[in-house]
Amino acid sequence: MDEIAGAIADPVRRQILELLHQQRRSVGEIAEQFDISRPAVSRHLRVLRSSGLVSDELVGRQRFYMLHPEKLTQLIEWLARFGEPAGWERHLDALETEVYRTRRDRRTRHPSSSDDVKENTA
Amino acid sequence: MDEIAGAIADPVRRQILELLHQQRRSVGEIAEQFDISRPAVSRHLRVLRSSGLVSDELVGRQRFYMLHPEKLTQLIEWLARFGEPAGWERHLDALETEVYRTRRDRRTRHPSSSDDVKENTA
DNA sequence: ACAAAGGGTAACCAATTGGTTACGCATTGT
DNA sequence: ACAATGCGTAACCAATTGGTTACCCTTTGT
Repeated sequence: MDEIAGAIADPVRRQILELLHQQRRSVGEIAEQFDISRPAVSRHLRVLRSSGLVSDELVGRQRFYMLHPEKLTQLIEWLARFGEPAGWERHLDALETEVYRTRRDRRTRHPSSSDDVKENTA
Repeated sequence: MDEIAGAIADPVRRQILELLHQQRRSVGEIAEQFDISRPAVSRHLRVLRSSGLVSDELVGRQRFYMLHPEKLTQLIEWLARFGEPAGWERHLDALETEVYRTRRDRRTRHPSSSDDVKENTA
């Protein structure tokens, strides 16, 4: 999970993940979106690759990258634990429920949203 | 959100957040858990403070830190979107528009690109 | 056969990060 | 009044990061 958190810490890499969420893309298509040089993009892709968040497939002379969103699950779950009460029994205050309220709102608006994060509806 | 992602990228800071999830703690209590020097802990706390994830309260000569878990919401939401099918981005809410506005800004800023991104779906 | 395109790697560089020790300053205890 | 405690800041240092340009290899197009 260390590598995942580190991979996400960079804004360029986060934007690359968003691009790949829509569809798989070649390196050229990705690099086109940024002001930095293509080798710089190449290294961001290497970081993402070694974190397992993306994989690549060589097609002709192009290399396509695709996202593996499942890799985010562990991090999401770690983060979501902070929305739960700390100890065994602890009363919910406004701060602790904030995260879950927002998620509930979103799910209500999107009937098909995923349920991979466990929830503890009080 | 940049600061949040960066704050979480460090393992020491993640562990500090876990300590503070249970209860508010003084700097001494926190530093006690690590092998690094107290000033090093102090700087990790400064990073967490400037990200808004924690705040501090001076009590006598001790300084207590406490967690603000609701600050994690934006990041959780961003991550959770990758579990949903792509294309829902058109469905606007505050979070999604912010991400897309940033992306559009960056792309508009370099007019050298001949075209929009080509769709090459198989 | 050869030129052009796609993309990774290497070498280098400046800026940032994360650690250290030394120090300062306010609060507490004697 | 003064020593000790709690904790932040400053100065410094090594390692990492993120960018650059130059170069190489493979694939495609003529």
